[in-house]
Amino acid sequence: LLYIYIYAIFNILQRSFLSGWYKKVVTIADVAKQAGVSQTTVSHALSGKRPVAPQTQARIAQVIKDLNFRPSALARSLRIQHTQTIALVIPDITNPFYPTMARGLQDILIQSGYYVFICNTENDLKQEITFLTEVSSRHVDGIVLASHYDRTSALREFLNDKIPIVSFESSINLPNVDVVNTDDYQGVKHAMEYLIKKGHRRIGMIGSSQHHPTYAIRRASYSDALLAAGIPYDDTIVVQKDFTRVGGLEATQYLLNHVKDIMPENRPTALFCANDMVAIGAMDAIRTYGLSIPDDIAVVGYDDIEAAALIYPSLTTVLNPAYKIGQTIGQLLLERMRGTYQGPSRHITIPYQFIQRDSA
Amino acid sequence: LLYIYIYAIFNILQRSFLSGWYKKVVTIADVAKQAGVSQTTVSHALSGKRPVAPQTQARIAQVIKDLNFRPSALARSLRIQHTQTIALVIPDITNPFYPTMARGLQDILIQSGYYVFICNTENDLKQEITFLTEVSSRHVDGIVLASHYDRTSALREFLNDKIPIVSFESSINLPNVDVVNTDDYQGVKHAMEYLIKKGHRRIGMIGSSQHHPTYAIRRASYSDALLAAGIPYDDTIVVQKDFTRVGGLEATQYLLNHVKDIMPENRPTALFCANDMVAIGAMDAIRTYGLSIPDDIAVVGYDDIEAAALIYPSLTTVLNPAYKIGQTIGQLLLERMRGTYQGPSRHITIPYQFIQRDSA
DNA sequence: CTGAAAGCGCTTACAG
DNA sequence: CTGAAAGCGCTTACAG
Repeated sequence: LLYIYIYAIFNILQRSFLSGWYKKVVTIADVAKQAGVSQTTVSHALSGKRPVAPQTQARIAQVIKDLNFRPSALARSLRIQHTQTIALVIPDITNPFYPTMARGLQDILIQSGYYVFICNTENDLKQEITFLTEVSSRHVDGIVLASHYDRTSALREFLNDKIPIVSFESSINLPNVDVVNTDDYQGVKHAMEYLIKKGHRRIGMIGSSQHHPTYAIRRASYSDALLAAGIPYDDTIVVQKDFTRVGGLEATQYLLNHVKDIMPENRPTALFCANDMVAIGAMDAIRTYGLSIPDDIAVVGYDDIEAAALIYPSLTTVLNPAYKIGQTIGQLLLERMRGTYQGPSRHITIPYQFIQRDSA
Repeated sequence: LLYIYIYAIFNILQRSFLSGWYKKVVTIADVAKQAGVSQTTVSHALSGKRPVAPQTQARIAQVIKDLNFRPSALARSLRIQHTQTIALVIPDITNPFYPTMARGLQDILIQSGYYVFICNTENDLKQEITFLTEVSSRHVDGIVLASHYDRTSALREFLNDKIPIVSFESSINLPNVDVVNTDDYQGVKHAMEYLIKKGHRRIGMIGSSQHHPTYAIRRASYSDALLAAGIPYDDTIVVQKDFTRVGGLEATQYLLNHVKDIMPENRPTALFCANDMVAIGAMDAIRTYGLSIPDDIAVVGYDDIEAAALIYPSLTTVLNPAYKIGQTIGQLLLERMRGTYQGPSRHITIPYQFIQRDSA
């Protein structure tokens, strides 16, 4: 009786074993045998690279359907040494900029028959490296890399493999990698000149990082714009916390408090914020003090996230055209993959767009 | 002289040819030869699956570095028949829900050494099918599919390949695919009961689609909640346009105008909106009429997009916990990939979360 | 119009 | 502790 149980269990195990992982996958050899032709012919029937007799063709088609044969792209790629596949590695899929850029990239690459697979590194250097090596060992035909890190040295290794890379927003300087950059410096300059032309002389900055490359540039442009207008730089009105809404809130509260204690008449009449989330936090803080936007304090942000148009008052900001950037990257990559372009590294910078709304 | 030019050009071509695509890739055989051992040993040195003499180990390591050898995951996968890779196919990477879900999925899968590659179908059935077959022909170990289409029939084919699939928000009913669903019906019910408890009797609905599956459910729940409270359904105050901000604006304007002409006293005191973007548009429209939110008209949305907390007044809404959903999916997939679970299809529904803010 | 066979770059039973 | 060889599932010169 016990044996019956054991036998039953064995049966179940065997069944799930057979119908499960180890079910024999049907190969081109199987359909060849079944159709009574050679693998060669099946392969050509599939690819159309060589004429195949109509009846043979039909027979093969039938067998393929009967057996539910699905060719292995893996095996094919190993043989032909390319995959029609490109990897997009991004630091934060949750930041709306990257999805939009991804669409731009994909929309141009898909026309040429490339699949783009998106790899999200969560801003983690280790994950980035893992993805990079994983993906290149899987023989993607191209990589686009958007990274917060300086990947020059890591990338140097990949260059040996001659897989085309284009990099976004980086300081990479390697012979075979194209890089497309955003024009943050000019974008900030534009915003600052706008403020200055409106008569503002006391312009604070919220979120002025020295460390994060992007924000360092924005900050530099901020100071330069002040300088160019003959306005002295005053570090009592530039303060930085996290690049988030509450970071913006806290930084602005700190600024306003500080200035109130020292010399209330010196309150800034405008705030340039390192990004939109920070700007939204700054607006929260300003309201806290019963001040009005833009009359008491004007606010400008950076990035033009979706919420920028939705909040009240709507936020004056500067936009990096993510979709356009994606398209440009795709174009560059395509030229390198096709060998259409084989020259030295190209550096392209995409123009920003100033978006005037109600907050300044 | 001409010949010299030609020769030069030939040289350049040859150089870029050699150093370019067709540069010989270094294989395990190359390092074996160079190190004076067999491929077998190199392979084991790499994998650690068999003891290797320390000196041999060291020699191999050196050669690997010298030759800059990078093993081909492609070849490896072909041999071992799995890839440690899973594909997440989503309809719209630009909709913040999916990136968040992707993170949840990735965070749990990465611990088990799986890479997740994200495929964005742009809501296009053809692209979805292409990705699905491409990815399965590349032997991913698992697929998670979030689709707006009914993929039952297409999926039936994949089942033969026994690759584990878990599907999100679908009506798929196939023996081996798990599906996790959102609880929109209960979520809407909760929101409606909240409104009713607050004393609202005239509750309109903006964005009440019969066609889109998601919105049909939300609408059904809306009517049922009315019914349950003994409030008659009045189709003069349910109107639908696009599921966008301007759609919400237009629909609400239409409703308000219409009601004003016919019987002004019958203006709704609350609006349930099919999603947050529609709700934001509705709020625009309400302001247009000089009405206040929530005092004249309360507004509730659905989804809890980022902007919901940022706008003024902040939006009362219902959240689908995208991150949690991603994690749950990852868990189910993992169990199936490991064979830990081999039973019939599991159907899990993730609880919503009601988020009370200022608009209602 | 069709086939036999080599090879893409690995892993792994088998043998020592 | 180490090797020779088969095989994963394709494609493609070569030959007819």
